[in-house]
This record gives sequence, structure tokens and C-alpha cells, in this order.
Amino acid sequence: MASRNTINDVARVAGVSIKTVSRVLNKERYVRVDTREKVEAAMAALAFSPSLAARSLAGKRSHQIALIYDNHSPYYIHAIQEGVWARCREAGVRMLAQPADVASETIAAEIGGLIDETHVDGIILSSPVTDCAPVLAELERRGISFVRISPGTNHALTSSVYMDDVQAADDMTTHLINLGHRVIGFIVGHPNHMASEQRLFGYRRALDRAGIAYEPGLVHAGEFDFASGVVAAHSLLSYPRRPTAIFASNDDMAAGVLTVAHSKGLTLPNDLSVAGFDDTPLAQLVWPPLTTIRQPTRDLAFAAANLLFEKVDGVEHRRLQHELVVRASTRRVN
Amino acid sequence: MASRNTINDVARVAGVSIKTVSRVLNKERYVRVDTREKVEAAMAALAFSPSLAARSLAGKRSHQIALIYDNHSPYYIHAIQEGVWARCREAGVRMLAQPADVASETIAAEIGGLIDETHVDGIILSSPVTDCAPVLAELERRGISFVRISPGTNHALTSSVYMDDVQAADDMTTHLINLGHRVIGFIVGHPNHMASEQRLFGYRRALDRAGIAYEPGLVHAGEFDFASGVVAAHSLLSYPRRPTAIFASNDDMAAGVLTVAHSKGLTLPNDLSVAGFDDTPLAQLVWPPLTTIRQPTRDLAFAAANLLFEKVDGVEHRRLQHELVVRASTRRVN
DNA sequence: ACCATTTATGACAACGATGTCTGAAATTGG
DNA sequence: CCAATTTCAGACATCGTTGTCATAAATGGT
Repeated sequence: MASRNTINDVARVAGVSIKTVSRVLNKERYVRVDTREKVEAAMAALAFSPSLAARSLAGKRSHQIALIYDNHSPYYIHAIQEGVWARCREAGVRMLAQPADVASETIAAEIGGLIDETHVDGIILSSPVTDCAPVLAELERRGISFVRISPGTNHALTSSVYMDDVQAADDMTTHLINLGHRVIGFIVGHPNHMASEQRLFGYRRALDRAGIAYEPGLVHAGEFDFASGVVAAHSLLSYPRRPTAIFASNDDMAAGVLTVAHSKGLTLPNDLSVAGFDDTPLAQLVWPPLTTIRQPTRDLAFAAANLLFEKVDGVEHRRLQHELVVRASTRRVN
Repeated sequence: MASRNTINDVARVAGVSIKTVSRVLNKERYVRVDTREKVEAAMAALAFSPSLAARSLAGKRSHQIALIYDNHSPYYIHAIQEGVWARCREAGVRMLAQPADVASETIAAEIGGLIDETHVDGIILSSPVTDCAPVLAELERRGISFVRISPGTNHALTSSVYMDDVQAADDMTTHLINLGHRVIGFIVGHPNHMASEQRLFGYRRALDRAGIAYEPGLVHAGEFDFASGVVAAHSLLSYPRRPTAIFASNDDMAAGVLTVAHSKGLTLPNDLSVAGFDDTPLAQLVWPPLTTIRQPTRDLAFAAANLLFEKVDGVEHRRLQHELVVRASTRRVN
């Protein structure tokens, strides 16, 4: 078990001082080309990887950022992690993936502790932590820079990336209306997520524009999970004015609707059109495959990390485009 | 933006030396009860969180471990992360989740770099990184302790947690045989995963015991993803001796089978029984819900972290129990 | 040929903890 | 009551980097 190679070893092999090695490592100016090459050769020969601990301690940067999430959809989290990670890799920065619980009393303290312990240079918040007031207050108090992915609330001081949930839900509803549907059920998302309201708003806006009266009995609460989709579907399918289409605020709940419909012996999509939201892989793993909104989750995460690295000062809100993906679960009404 | 609270601040507030604070922090002996309480009060008052960077640098431990994975199922990764994370939280240790690519030439170097950079105290490998020879060699060379989750190969020197894939596949196949099926298709998993072979072996063992001849045409290669399930299902359902049941090596591929069956107008489960493996949430999001094997993924991960923390020396191989979960996708043959 | 400026390198302190060593106080035994 | 032992606490070096400052060498304008 050879002991760790340090900057001193590199300096000795290259015949320079440790400070010069540090300069090469950090791509600072004032290193001659041939000196740099000597140092780089020595680093390669020794398979040198600098200690993040030492760098964090001595320097102003820790070369680490944290990604904080609290979401019950594994697909969503996975896509977010993947996007942030890809950008971090390019930047030579390590990503700390950190679950949190927005309902917890201690969430701000935990995140504060994380920052103190790890010296992270910045933070990426994913929904719904993006709108957790104690967390935002704590981050601001510390003056640490952070970027929010799909926040539901405005925040003048920090950058964010997002998609237009209102427009997307409007697009989907309009798609259903264009297929001739007039009685369209809607399943709302988890109340923690601001996106839930926005999708509901988009649904209503499309109905309004088409001159279809909004009917509260066609709207049912949900929590973004399969089980709540099942509950909502049972309720909606036994409503007197039974909907010919159901638009669920995410794919998991739409899958719940499909299951209920199948179990009631309905033939899909003839007897009922079903639409989801997010375009998780699940959308193509069910029958019939779901018409849904492709949310560019991975790209949002990548863009968020990008903003964190590029926009050290200055605030930017970047919108990424969604896409209506029409599959077999929606059909022209008979 | 208050600057970081350090052990010096705590020492000053508590009226002791920094070394004593360190002793309390690390639960060392030789601190009087009232001294400890004074220190703890000071730490609480200052909301002190010790710098991991400083601890890693000065001490022998970094209070961090890495979890390394390379698997294309978000559900699986999520469950693994959750299990490891839960145990780490109890232990006051940070988890670094690290994707890797077993097919990459540089995987050993990358993991070596990770170890050098982060000083991690130990590593958890999840399948298929568990059986990646260059990685195992690198870890051994460095003498770092690690635990493997569901390894496919034996390894005398390190602990592991696993389930009995052979027996599980045998159980499922036997379940189908008991329902009267005699022509049973099988979709193999990704060749990278040792579990794939083992599940195939269990399938064959159950057939043997029941005196059913093994028929290579009923076995089709797959890659653990939905698309390969679709391909395999097309092939199996057009095989001359058309199977009355198909057992896929995981749920994603089973979902692919369901989709193909639906699209061919088959009524499920009457015309075809379908079985999966893993009991991912997906199993209950499809129609009909899948009969599958519950793999205790989260618990395996928790147990792995536990072994890493408890068994500093000594090796243990802990088997966790699987469970046959019968749902609506399998039925007695007509 | 001279000085000012830019470029290039190194010496040394500092970051915030832990490890080692030393010594004082408290406890025990004869 | 004194010596030996155990318990407790502090001084100081150390971990592997970066920041600051000093200084040498190269460059350019007159």
C-alpha cells in the first residue's frame, strides 16, 4: 500500500517548487510552457490526484458542489443527478448528492451543517427544495451561491432554470380538445410542488380559450405517485359526467389511471384517453404508451450546473423547451 | 456572512483547549462528564459542524465513503443509494455517490483518483462494478476496505451482501410450472451482470427437476432494458412452439413483453402469463401488475454499509431473503 | 545602457482539525 | 501520608494544499 503521492513528490520529480505545481494544477498564469509540460509529465507519471481536503482547507474553493433533492420519483432524481454530474465532470468538480426532507424542522440546520462540513462552493436545489423558505433563508444568510431547478416562486437574487409548466399543460389540454374531448378530467400534483398549481392553471387556461366551462368535479387532488393516481381515477370514472379523457399531472399518476381503466374492463384508448406529464421512461413501459410532455429534466440539471459555474455574479433565468409527445394513449373521441 | 465557526471558537466558549473539543467530537476517553457537557453546550450554541476537510487531512479517517454504481435502472440505483445513505446518516458519515462505466478503459484510474482526492474510508460496490477486475485489483492494491452488493464472483478477502438469484429464478419457474405451464419462455439479462447467468441457471434447474426438457429456442438474450424485452417478446411469440408463459430476468423487460402482447391483441393474463424479477415500483405500474421476485435492494445496501462500518477486520457474506410476489400477470394455463 | 514593467518562480505562513507527547490532578495502595 | 497509577487536559507538530509576498529573469521603451 503505497502512501499517497503529494504535490511535494510531483515537485521533486519535476524539479520545481510545490508552488509551481500548484500553479499548473490551478491553471494559473505565469508558468512557462516547458515548465508546465515537465510538471504535467510528473503528475501523469505519479498518477497524482490532489487532495480535495487540503485544497478546501487552504484555498477559497473546495471543488465540490452539493445537489439537494427531495422527490419521490426515482426517475426524476436520476435524471437530475445525471445532468448535474455530467457538467461537474467536465468542470473537474465533485457532486455531493444530498437527499433532504422539506417537511423536516431541521432541514435548514442540516444543510448549514453540510456546507460547514464540506465547504461546498455552491448548491443546486431541485424542486421542491427550491421553494423551501428556511433553506433559502439559510443559504442567503451564508451568502453561498446557488441555482434552482424548476422553482415555483420568484427569487430575484439567484439564477434558475425552468420549463413553462403552464404552457405545457395548456398544450396538452389543447391537444385533447383538438381530438374532440370536451369532458376532460384533471389530476393535480403534490401540493408541495409549485408546478402542480401551474399545470392546473394551464389546464384551465386551455379550457377557457376553447370556451369549455371549468367543472371542479372533474379535478381531483393527487400526490404525484401511482397510488394517488389510482384513487383519483376511481373517483373521476364514477363521476356522473364521466370524462372521455383524463390528464394526470405526471406519468406515475397516469399509470395509475391506466391500471384502474384496465381493471374496469375499459378498452384503451377507445373508451378513455389518458395523458401524463414528464415523459419518464415509465411512459413507454405501460400500455398503451402515454401521450405526455417531455420535460427536459437532464438538460435542466446540466444547465443549472452550468449556470453555477459560469455565472459567478449575475443572475439568469433560463427556460428550456418542453415538447408534446403524442403516443397511443390519446385518441380522437368517438 | 459570518465566517466559519471552528474548534477554536468552541474551545474558547467552553473554556477548554481545542484538543479537548476534539476528544468530545470523536468520543474519546478521558473527558470528565461535566467537561463534555460544557463542550457540547458550546458546540450547540455555535451550531458547530467540524470541517471534514481538516479532519481528513489531520486524522486517519475522512468520515466519508463512496458508493460506486453502473446500472441503467434508476429504480435500482435509487434504492441502493437510499439504503447506503440511511446507514451512513446513522453513522455520521457522508456518502459520495459515484457513477462509473465498467466498460471504460480508465475506470480503475478514475476510482483511484476518487480515493486520492476524497480520502474515503471505504467503498461500496454495486453490481456490476462488483465484478470488474481492474477495479477490484486497484482497490486491493491500495488496501482500502470495501463491501460488494450482489457480486457474481467469489472473493475471499472482502465482505458482501447478496440474495440467492439461482433459487429465486427457480422459485419463479416452479411457480409457473405449478400453474400448469410447460412451454415457458425466458429472457436473459445483460451479459455484464453475473446475476443474469444465475437466473438462467435457476430457470433450467426448475425445468430439470420437473422433467421438462430445456429448449434453447425458448431462451432469448436481453439487456435488462425495456427495448430488449420488446425484441425478445417478438421473437418468443413467433416461435413455433409458442410459450404460454414468459419469464423475464427483470421487470423492465417484462414490461416490454406486456406491451408486445397488448399490441398483438392478446388478453392478459389469459393468453399469456408474464413474470418479472426485482419488484421495482414499475411492477405495479403496469397492467396486469407483475408477478415478480422481490429483491430486497434497499436492505442489501443498508446491510452493505453496515458491514463496512462494523466489520473493520474479518469477512462476512450475508444473504438476504428474496420473496415471490404473486400478482395478476400469471395465471393457471387453460 | 538604463529603468520600468511584465513574466516566472520560490519561501513561508495559513487553513482546521487530529496525533503525540508531556505534565498536572485525582485516585489508589501500602 | 507518600509513592504509584490512572485520569484528564493542554502545547505543539502535522496533514497537503493555496495565498501572500519577495525576488529573479526577461522584455521593452527611451
